[in-house]
Amino acid sequence: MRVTKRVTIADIAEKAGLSKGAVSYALNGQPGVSESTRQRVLRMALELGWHPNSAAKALSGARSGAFGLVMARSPETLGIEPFFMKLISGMEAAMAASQTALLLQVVADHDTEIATYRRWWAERRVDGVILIDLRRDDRRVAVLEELRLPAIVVGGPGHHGGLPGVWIDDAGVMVVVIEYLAALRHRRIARVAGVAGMLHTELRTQAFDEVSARLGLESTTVTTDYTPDQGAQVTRRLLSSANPPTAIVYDNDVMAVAGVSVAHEMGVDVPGELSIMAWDDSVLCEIVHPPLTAVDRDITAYGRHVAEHLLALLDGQQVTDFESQPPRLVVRGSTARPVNP
Amino acid sequence: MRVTKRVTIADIAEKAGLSKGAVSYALNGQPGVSESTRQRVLRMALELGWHPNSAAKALSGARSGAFGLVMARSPETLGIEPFFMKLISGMEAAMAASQTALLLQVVADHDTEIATYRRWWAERRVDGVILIDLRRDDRRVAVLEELRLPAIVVGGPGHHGGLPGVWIDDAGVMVVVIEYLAALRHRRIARVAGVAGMLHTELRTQAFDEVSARLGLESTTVTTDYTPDQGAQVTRRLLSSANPPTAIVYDNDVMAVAGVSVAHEMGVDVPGELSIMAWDDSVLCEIVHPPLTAVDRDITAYGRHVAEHLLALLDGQQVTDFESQPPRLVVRGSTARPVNP
DNA sequence: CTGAAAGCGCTTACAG
DNA sequence: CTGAAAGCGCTTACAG
Repeated sequence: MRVTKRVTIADIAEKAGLSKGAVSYALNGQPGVSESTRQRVLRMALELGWHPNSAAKALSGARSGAFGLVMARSPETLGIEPFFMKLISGMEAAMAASQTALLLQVVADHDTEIATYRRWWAERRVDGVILIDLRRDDRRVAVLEELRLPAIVVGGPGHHGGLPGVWIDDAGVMVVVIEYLAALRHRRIARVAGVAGMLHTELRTQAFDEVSARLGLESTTVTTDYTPDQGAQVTRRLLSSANPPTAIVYDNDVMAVAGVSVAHEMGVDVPGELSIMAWDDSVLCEIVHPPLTAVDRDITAYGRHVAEHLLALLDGQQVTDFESQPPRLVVRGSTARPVNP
Repeated sequence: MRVTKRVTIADIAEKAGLSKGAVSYALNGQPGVSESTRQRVLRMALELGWHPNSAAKALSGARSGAFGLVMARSPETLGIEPFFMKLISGMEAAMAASQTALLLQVVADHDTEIATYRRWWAERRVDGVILIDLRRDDRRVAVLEELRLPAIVVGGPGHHGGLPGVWIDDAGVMVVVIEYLAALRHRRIARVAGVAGMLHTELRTQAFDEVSARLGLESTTVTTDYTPDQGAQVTRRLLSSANPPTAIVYDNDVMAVAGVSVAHEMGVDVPGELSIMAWDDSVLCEIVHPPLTAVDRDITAYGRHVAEHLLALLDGQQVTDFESQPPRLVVRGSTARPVNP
C-alpha cells in the first residue's frame, strides 16, 4: 500500500457520501451514526490508510496525544543508570495502546525544567507530564499544580503535594537488606548513597539509620553523584579507616562494581572481609566477580504503572497514590558472614 | 508571573491594536510590519507569556516542531549502553535552540518501527526522523524515502540510499587498534562483536579482518547480543580453546568488563596473559581493575551533528553525508605485551 | 506597511 | 440518525 498523499476525513466523507461530521462521529465511536455506517467508515479509513492529523485533533480541543518527560541531569550521569531507559520502555508499553507519544527533553537544571513545563503548557504540547527525581520541597510540584498540568510523580511516598505519586517501597527493602546483613553478623555497615537531596536517597538513608540504630549497628552514609568514580573514591576512604566496615551497600550497580574493584586493588577479600550489595540489580551485577547480591526492582512494571495512572488521570478517573511492586533481595556471591566481624 | 490562561495572538492583537495577521508577521520576523511595531509586539508577547500553540502552528502548514526517534530494541538491551542516552542528550543540545522537541518511541521490531513512521507521517507528528541501528539492505530506508519524510541516518558510510548519513569512522580506528596490539606482539586476536547484521558491526568486522590479514594475525570474530552475559560466555569459550587469543577486543564496555571477570575466574592474568580492549570508553572502563584500554567516541558531539543536519535539511539546505569526529584510542592498564605471545 | 479573509483538518453543538 | 456550520489558533496570499 503506497501512500504518498495524506488522507483526511474529507476524503473519507466524499467516498462514503457522508458529511465530515458524520465521519468524525463514526471514527470516534460517538453516537450519531448507525452501526452499519460506522463499520463502513472504519473500513474505508483503514483502506485509505487514514490517521488523524494530530495537530488538527489537538487544535479542535482534543488531546495532543503526548506525554512529556524532562530529565534534569548532566549528560555524564544520564547514561550511567539503565533505570530511565527501563522506565521509559515500560511507559511506552502502556502508552502504545492509546496511541500516546512520549516527548523527551534533557535539560541542565530545574529552572530550565520548569520553563519547559510552562512552554509545553502554553504550546499545548503535552496532555500530561511525568515528574522524576523528586526532592523534598520540590519547586516543580507547585508549578505543575499552578498550571493544572496533569502529572504523575515517580517517587514518594509523600512530598508531591496534590499530585498523585507512583512509588516503590525502598525503605521496606532497606530493612530487609540490613537485617539480613546483621544476621550474617555484620556490625559495621556503610552505605554509599546517590545524590543528596533526592527524596529516594533520603528515604533510603532514613530507613538505613533507623534499622541500624534498632539493631545497634555502627552505620555511616556517604552521598555521591552516582558515578563509579566517586563510588571508588568513597570505597577507598571507607576501607582505609581505622575500623573499616565489613559490608557496604551501594545505591547503584556501577558504584558497587567500582567498590569490588577497589577491594581487589587493596587486597581486601570479597566477601570474606567485605560484603558488597548493589541497589538495582542488572546484568552487570551478574557478571562481575564475585557476582553481586542486589536489590531487584521491576522498573519496566514501574514505568507501566506510571503511564497507566497518567492515562487514567486524563480519563477523568480518580487517581490516588499507588505502590508499585516491592523490590526483592537477590543473594549472590558478594555477601557472606565476615571472617573478622 | 502567574499564567493560568493561555494567551493567543488574538490577545496580543487586541492589546496592540493590530490585526492577528500583523501580529503573526511581527512574531515570525516576516516583512509586512515596521520595525517599531515588531519590537512592540515582541515585547508584549514576552510580557503576556505567549507561546505559539503548537497544534495551530502545525495545522496551518508550518512545522510540527518535533523530531522522531524510534528505538527497536528489547527492554533488556536498551539500558545496557549509555550510547543512546548520550546521543539523545547531544541532539537536544542542538534542538533546544530551535525549540524542537524529541518524540521517542520504543518498539519491538522493524515492522512496528515502520508502522510508526507511517503513522507519524500521516498524523504530521514529526518534521523528520533519526534512523539508528542501520543494517545492510535496511527496509526502513526505502519507507522513509517513499514517504519523503526528512531523515538523517546515524551510521554508515553507505547503505542508506538517498538519505544523508552522519557517521563515525569505526573502521579507521579499528586499524589503529589492531596495529597497536600487533606492535605489542599479539599474534592471536579475537573480537567479541555486537549484533550481527548491524552495519557498524559489519564495518568493524571487515576492517578487523582486513588489517589482521595484512599483518598476518590469527583473528576470529564472534557476534553477540551486547549483553555482558553473552560477553562472558564467549570469553569463556575463547579462553578454553587450544590456542587462546592473547588479546580480545569487545564491542562495548559491559562485555569487556564481563571479559575481565571471566579472566579472573579462570586465573588468566590481565594484561600479562590476556589484553582486553573495549569499544566506547565509559566511566565503567576507568574503574574496573585493571582499568580498560578503550576506544573513545564523542557521542554527545555525534548527536549534536545529527540534529544539526536534520535541522539544516528541513531548512531546505543541501545536506550531504558528514563524518563526525574520529574516535581515539585511550590506553590504560588492560593492554600490554603478552608474556607468552 | 496594514487589515480582512480563507484555510489547515479536525470536533462538536445545533438544526433538521 | 444526518448535514451544515462554527470554531480551535495559527499562517499566508490578497487587497488596500
